[in-house]
Amino acid sequence: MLRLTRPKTATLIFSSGKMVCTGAKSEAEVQKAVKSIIKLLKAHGIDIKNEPVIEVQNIVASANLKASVDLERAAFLLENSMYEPEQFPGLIYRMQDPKVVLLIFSSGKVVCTGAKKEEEVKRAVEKIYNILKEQGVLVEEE
Amino acid sequence: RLRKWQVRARAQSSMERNLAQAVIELERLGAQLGLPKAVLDRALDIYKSALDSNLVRGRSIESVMAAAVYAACREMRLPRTLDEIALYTRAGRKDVARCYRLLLREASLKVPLPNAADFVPRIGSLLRLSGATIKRAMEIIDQARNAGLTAGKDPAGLAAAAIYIAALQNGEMRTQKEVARAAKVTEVTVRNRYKELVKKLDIKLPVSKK
DNA sequence: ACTTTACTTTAGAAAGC
DNA sequence: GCTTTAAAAAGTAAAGT
Repeated sequence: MLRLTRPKTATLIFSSGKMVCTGAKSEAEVQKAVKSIIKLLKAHGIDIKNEPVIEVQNIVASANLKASVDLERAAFLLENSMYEPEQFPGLIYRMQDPKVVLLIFSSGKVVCTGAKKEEEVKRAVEKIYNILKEQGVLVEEE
Repeated sequence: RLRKWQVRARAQSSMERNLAQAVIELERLGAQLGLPKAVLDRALDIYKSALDSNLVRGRSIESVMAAAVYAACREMRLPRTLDEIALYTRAGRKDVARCYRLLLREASLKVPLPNAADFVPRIGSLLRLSGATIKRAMEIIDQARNAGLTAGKDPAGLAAAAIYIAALQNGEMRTQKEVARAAKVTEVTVRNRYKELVKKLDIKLPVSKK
């Protein structure tokens, strides 16, 4: 299990040849990182013949709803949610459709994680925005 | 048929053994935390339902019981922070928190949201404050809630700041350090909450120093 | 008091314990 | 189940000026 950093990524390399690359901001960055790691390994006498198969496993994204959220009411109205301000300031919402988890803050900022496609992130963020709006827990400002 | 009976008996006795040890654990926790019997009874009920949902399998009786006690305290609006309870258990607060989340999800337990006002009486009595000051602190918390200043904030920190302000206004001044210690939060948190409350609720303070 | 660093929460994969 | 890796959010904490 080794660890390298290059285009701002960290990669775990296993003896099976499989790797886990984290920290990249785009799929293109992952490609670059993997290629440079392979180059590095070859330079150290480790031969890699096959081309790498890259799969995106998780996307972490942040969004801004541009409106504050009444977390207390949201926690009461949303079924798959958990809000424990004593332990974490955000409301944790488990969405089933795009199967993602959203961390919703009173500031209106949101973190979306668990998605494998960018499109799922967009869909999830638009969806909670509408859900929160319909529940009347969004306080539009600005 | 005899086999079936034996299986059932075995399962029942292991459950009884588990429950017996859980009760010992509950009594120990209850004594150390100074909890009333009603809370302990409720905690035992929660533990029993957790046992029935097989969620105690694979984890320590200690952490599940600690989580049940925490849930019972919240249900009965008797403030005890998770860290406080975890202090008396061998398992760390991370484990207790995990068991608590398990109770919420798997045992479909519904626990009311923590309210900062629930922490006021205990902090107030620790600081020997008057009933009037305690009432005033609760009013401040109500105002803060209506102004939307409580979202995401630690209830204990808010309660501490409200008490600090109320005490100042009623001439029963306590230092931020004293209030912080009683509320089990840091001075910095009391200061941050206090500043925000004074500014956003435009609370006027008597002869202030700074 | 201010700043910096760090920890809380979420998801996912890898291989081994 | 646990471990390791990264990143964001906002709150709290601790340590160093």
